[in-house]
This record gives sequence, structure tokens and C-alpha cells, in this order.
Amino acid sequence: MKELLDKLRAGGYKVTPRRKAIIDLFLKKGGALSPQEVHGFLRETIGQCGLPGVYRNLETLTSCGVLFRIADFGGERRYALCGVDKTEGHHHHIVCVSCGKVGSITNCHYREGMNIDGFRIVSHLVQLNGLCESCVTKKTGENRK
Amino acid sequence: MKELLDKLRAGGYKVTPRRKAIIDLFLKKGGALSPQEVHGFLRETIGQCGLPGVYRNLETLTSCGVLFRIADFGGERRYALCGVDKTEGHHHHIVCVSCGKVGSITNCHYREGMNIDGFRIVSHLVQLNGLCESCVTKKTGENRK
DNA sequence: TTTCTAAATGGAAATCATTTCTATTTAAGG
DNA sequence: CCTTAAATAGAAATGATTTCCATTTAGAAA
Repeated sequence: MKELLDKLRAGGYKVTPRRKAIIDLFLKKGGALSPQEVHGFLRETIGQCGLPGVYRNLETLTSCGVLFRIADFGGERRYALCGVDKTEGHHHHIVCVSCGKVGSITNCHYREGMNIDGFRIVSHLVQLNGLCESCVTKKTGENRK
Repeated sequence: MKELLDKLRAGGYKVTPRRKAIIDLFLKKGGALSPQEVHGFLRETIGQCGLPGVYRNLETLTSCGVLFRIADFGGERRYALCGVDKTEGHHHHIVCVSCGKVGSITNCHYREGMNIDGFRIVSHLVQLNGLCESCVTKKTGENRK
């Protein structure tokens, strides 16, 4: 939590109750959340809270590296905590399509400036969608003895 | 063109003037187009043409593999022709952020069913954004002798 | 601690892409 | 040629996201 607030400050943003509440929420839920879900939960915990403010803060938190926006979650906009530990270093995320849990991958070969197939790479997007261990168990095993 | 129409038929879809016009458009423009752009061009060439029909057909053409939907183009929805030649085989696309030209990459290591970081892979998304040769030249070289 | 200012906030309203609906037309198999 | 399910246009509905603006607040400076 401490280091997440530091990311906010490092980005030149203020630490506000609203932002702390949002971070808390992600820490507690531990997965991928949509703006609507965040809004709903905030109303439960904090009371009033505008949806525009949620959108704004999700973007703010993303631009300072606390969150990241999930690329591919069936078209819905979703955010999740960006691997708290390895704050530095190139990585991508893997998202559980069932529960939204997030993991990360560090062995990516693509780099800005590389030349591939006649294109000079400017940016790239990699996202893996999968089932986390517990969701795999639920779906396949079903504990059939 | 022939093989594109075959993809349509193979998907169980009818070959209609509208769909041919859309494919033509992509062949002619040779890059990434948004539904609005497609709609605009169709109005020029064919005359009337509903936007809902454009959306539907872009999805239809995507689901039978003629087009693919670009994952990451600054939030806009864009489609492009899916590498006409290598119709089979796992691949991803690389898109020129300046002109929308599309290339492809075939050496992807991710496969459905793989196990990574405790997740069982269900699907994945890889997209490279770059500058194609001619756009690189325009931007960097500027032909300074 | 108090003051000050730019940043953050809530809520109403606007925007705008996308989808739904429905009556009409059409591709393509028989 | 017929027939019929699929495709179409256009109007209207939907719904997520953004804009606006007046008010509040975090945090630096006094």
C-alpha cells in the first residue's frame, strides 16, 4: 500500500481519500474490476462518489503505474493492480477469464525500436488470458473421485 | 479476392454486394479502417448504406477470417484484412501507427492449453504497433543529405 | 497552524459509438 | 422462376464515457 501511494506521489498526483479507497478496493478484491464495479463498491463503503471521478481516477492510477488497463476482457473496460512487487522491468499480464485474478510474465522479447517484418516497433501489447489454478480445478476436476 | 469470398461462403454467409464492396474497400485502402470510415467510403461509392449494416458486416467478415479486429489503436475500433496469403497457421499482426498498414508475425510461442505462471492459457493477444518502412522514412530521414 | 492555490470532486448534462428493432429486399438453392 | 432464410436500411434506443462547472480539499508555503 505504502509503495502504491508513493507511485501516486511520484507521478505528481495528490493522495486523496478517494484514491486510497480505490486502491484499497483493488487490494481487497484482488482481481480485475470495471469502472461500474468500482463505483458500486465505493458507494457501499464511502457513500457518494461520482462515476466520472471513478473514470478519472482509474486513468490517473493507471498513468502512474498503480493499475493497468486490461486489453481484452470481452470488450469490457477493466483494470487491475499492476504487479506490486516488480515495479520496474518490462512485463505483461495474464488474466484469469473466470475470476479476474492477475499474474505476470517477464520474458518478452519485443522491445521498442526493434525491427520486425519491415516495421520499426513503437509499442506492443501482449496479454494472456487463462484460468488460474483454482478456477481450473473448479472447471475440470470437479473433484470427481 | 476470390479466396476472400470463399472464406465468406465457408463461414456459411452469403456473398452480397455490400460485403463485396467492403472487401473491395479494404483491398483498395490496404490498411486499418474504422466502422465510420467504412461507412463514409461506402456512401461515396455505393450510395446509401446503413451504419448498423457496416458494424454487422465487419463482425461477419471478422468471424469468417477475412478481417481481424485491431486490438490497440488508441481506443478506436479498427479492422484490417487478415494476411490474405497465410490463411492458415497461428499468427499475429503488426500495425503501422501512422498509416495503418498491416504486417504479420508467425513466430509466437503461446499456445492454448499451455501452463504459464500457474495459469492455463485459454487465449492470448499479441499486437505490435510500429512504423512501416515508408512512414519511418517520412519521420526520421526527412531526406536530409 | 493557518493560508493559499492548483488539483480533485460530485453530479447533471452532453456526447457518441454501438446495438436493437422492424419492415423490406435479396441471394441462392430447388 | 419460386421460396425462404439471411441481409439490409433507417429510425430509435441504449449505455458507456466525457464534459462542464461550481465546490471542496490536499499539501506546499508562510
